[in-house]
Amino acid sequence: MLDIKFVKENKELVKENLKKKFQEEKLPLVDEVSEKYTKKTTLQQQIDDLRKERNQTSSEIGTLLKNGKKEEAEQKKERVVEINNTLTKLEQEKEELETKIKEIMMIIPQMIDDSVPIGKDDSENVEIEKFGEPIVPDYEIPYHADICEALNGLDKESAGRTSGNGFYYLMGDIARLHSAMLSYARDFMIDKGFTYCIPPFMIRSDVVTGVMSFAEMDAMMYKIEDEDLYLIGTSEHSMIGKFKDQIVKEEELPITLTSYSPCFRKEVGAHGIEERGLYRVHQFEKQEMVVLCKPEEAMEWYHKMWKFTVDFFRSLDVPVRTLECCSGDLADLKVKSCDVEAWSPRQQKYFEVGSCSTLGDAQARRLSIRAKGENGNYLVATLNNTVLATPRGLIAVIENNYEKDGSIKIPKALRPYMGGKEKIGVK
RNA sequence: GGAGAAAUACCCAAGUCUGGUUGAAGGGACCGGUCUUGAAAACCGGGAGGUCGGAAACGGCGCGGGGGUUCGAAUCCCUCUUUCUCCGCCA
Repeated sequence: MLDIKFVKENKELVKENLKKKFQEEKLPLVDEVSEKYTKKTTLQQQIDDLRKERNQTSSEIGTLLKNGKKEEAEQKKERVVEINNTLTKLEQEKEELETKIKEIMMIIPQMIDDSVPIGKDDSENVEIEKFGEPIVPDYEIPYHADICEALNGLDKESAGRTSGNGFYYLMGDIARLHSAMLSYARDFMIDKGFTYCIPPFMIRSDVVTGVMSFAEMDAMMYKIEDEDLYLIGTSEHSMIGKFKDQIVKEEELPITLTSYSPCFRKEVGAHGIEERGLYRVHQFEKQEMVVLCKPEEAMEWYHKMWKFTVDFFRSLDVPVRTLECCSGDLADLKVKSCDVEAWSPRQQKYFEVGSCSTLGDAQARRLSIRAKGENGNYLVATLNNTVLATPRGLIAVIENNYEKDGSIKIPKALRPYMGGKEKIGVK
């Protein structure tokens, strides 16, 4: 969400940004919203003037009544009633304008960074850099679900009976490896100086609408029946919501948090739930990083953050690459975003395991998250990035450490979390 | 889940019964000074108080959120949320 004043004063820039994002259909909204804002400002002035008169007159009535001048007071009362009638009308008009302005502002996208490559959709995303050699072993790597099942580590059939498609039981060493990765991811980020958090896994609707669009909400969020509560799709939702309507002290910035949560997603639309595997499921677990910082430091943090994820996967011997999101694929709230993708030796291509984004002040404006500086308050920048989302991350480790004999080598970093085991699935 | 109490500015805290110069007493913190080798303590002095518009003057909103009554609401009514105490239930 942009600042309405910025839009009004930089119409051409905003329009250019829309073109870059291939959203030409929204071009007329820029002029429309600017006009509505001008009207609203005038209306506000009228309303303020009338309120001023009402406040003054009312206090005069008080004085008159004290002095026993009842008739004069009655006259003034009539005037205030008149003012109130006019006010009701004007206020209603203003409210309608405001609603419309907000509606439009919610769909005018954030100004993207100059460095974002221009492209229509995800097919035009740009590979930035590869880390580690994408090795294709001379033996065949089976499908990850088959590997897990062969080790008695996955039961999708039972999960289908208890919960339906898109759920899973992880069992034994595979389940342990899954938890080991999360514990390691947690400690990895704590070592980087981030504060570990466990947030609420359910949030109210006002927080939900603060962090995502209605379309996203319908496609992603599970609602609890008869309660104003939603299961979170990522801990980012709770973590950003934590600061709703807050003014943080400038000296507390940057706020660097790493949060764990299960994540629940309906995955309506998207590409659907994967029948056999663990790649796209209704429930997964994630170690996330969330940063609130001064606006001028956002880009520096953005680059630091995706590098943490790269380092994390490299420490598990997983080759990765970064893929920059092009203008057309960038969600409307984002300034710049890239995916970290892990190498799949089976498919011989990279697949998404994390996503790093800077949203500039977009979320902060929606949720009113400000910092108190020497020269007044300002909106903070918000960023988020995946450290590890698993079972997706688990797939990457399993495929890249699969041995010819059907066992899985445990990367050194995970061994302390696996009771020292160097391999699982040894016959 | 039941019963009661409460929510006032950065923090503590008056005011709410009895509606009217209440931006909202009083502290603390903060800033300046005296004293001190320095600090603390004590004492003296000081401005600002949240937020929005405005260059400013000034003005609007604002006493947990929303709504209502009234010429006028921190104060009365409704509703929601949160916190505390007690009971119940439970990892």
